[in-house]
Amino acid sequence: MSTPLVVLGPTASGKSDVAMAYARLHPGTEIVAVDAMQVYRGMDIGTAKPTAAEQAEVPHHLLDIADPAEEVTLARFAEAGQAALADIERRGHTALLVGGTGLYLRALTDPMELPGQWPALRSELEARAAAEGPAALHAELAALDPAAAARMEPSNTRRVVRALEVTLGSGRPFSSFGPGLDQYPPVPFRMVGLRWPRPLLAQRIEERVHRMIEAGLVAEVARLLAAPGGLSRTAAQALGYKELAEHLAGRCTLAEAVATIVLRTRQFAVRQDRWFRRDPRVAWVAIEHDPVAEVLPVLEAS
RNA sequence: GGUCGAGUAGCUCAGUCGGCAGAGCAUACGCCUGAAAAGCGUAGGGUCACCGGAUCGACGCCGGUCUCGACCA
Repeated sequence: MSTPLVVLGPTASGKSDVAMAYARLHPGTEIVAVDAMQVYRGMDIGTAKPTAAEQAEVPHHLLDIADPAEEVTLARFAEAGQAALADIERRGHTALLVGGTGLYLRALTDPMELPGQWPALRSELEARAAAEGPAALHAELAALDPAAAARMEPSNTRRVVRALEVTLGSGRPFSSFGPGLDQYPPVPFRMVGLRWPRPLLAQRIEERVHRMIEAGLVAEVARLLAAPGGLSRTAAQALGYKELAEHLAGRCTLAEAVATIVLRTRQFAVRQDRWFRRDPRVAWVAIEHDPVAEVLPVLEAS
């Protein structure tokens, strides 16, 4: 057993390849996929999920833990993730987290106290937000929990509704459940981040999207949509799936859908990068050509 | 060759009667503890195709030039 490792970076940065290469060199390594979309069974091509062969060679966790008709949330993911980490530690093995979903990764490296849900209260608040506007709810939150109100934009309906839901539902201020995401205490993880020049990463993304289409992504999406239950609210947000569903419904051409996937995936990669780069605990590797060759030495310098 | 239309931000386009140049998207930057591949905010960006004219003042009016498109020959 040794210090758990984290390889993080934007989509298409090569972090999965790095993880596989490391695991091959270090028996006893188990990979934990920290990815909000690879959790769904059958969403394989579009999420660039590790192949069956890769999964047979190195143990993987948190893949295929849910049906695409189910909603996976932060709490459910965090619970499964903490269990996986505990298992790996019990076996005396080394966990290697491969992270693309910033908030989910955070819930594993910096365990959070998650407040709970009050669905009835929430739908009431959502109705009020629609009727009165989110600013009114934000003002109410500011009166009850000024710290939480200061952390979010008044126009961000989802976050304001959630904070009020928790504050009213639990009887405790939303902000009392944690210090906020801008606190980065020391944690027992070694984190290495992959950083690409944006134009290069954009090119990799475009190439990968086209490869996914050639590999049969359209058929994969059609199959998932036809299954009983289809795609849940959360699964339906997956890049590639969302746009191809539009195409399959006849609302745009395949070429338009592909162009949108490329654009949104690029924007997503930037958002991931902006999220991760705030974390001062991450050791960054500026990639030039070959992620595996350039990141492995950094990962091994422990 | 002729007629008509178009030319304004990286892209698609608004711009009223001549009075400080606009939107959406893109881009950059930032926020967000149960939707996070989601949600939200801020900012930068202009030779108004070009040349000349009338006017206190032109993206707008007048004359000419160029480019693109449609139609006619």
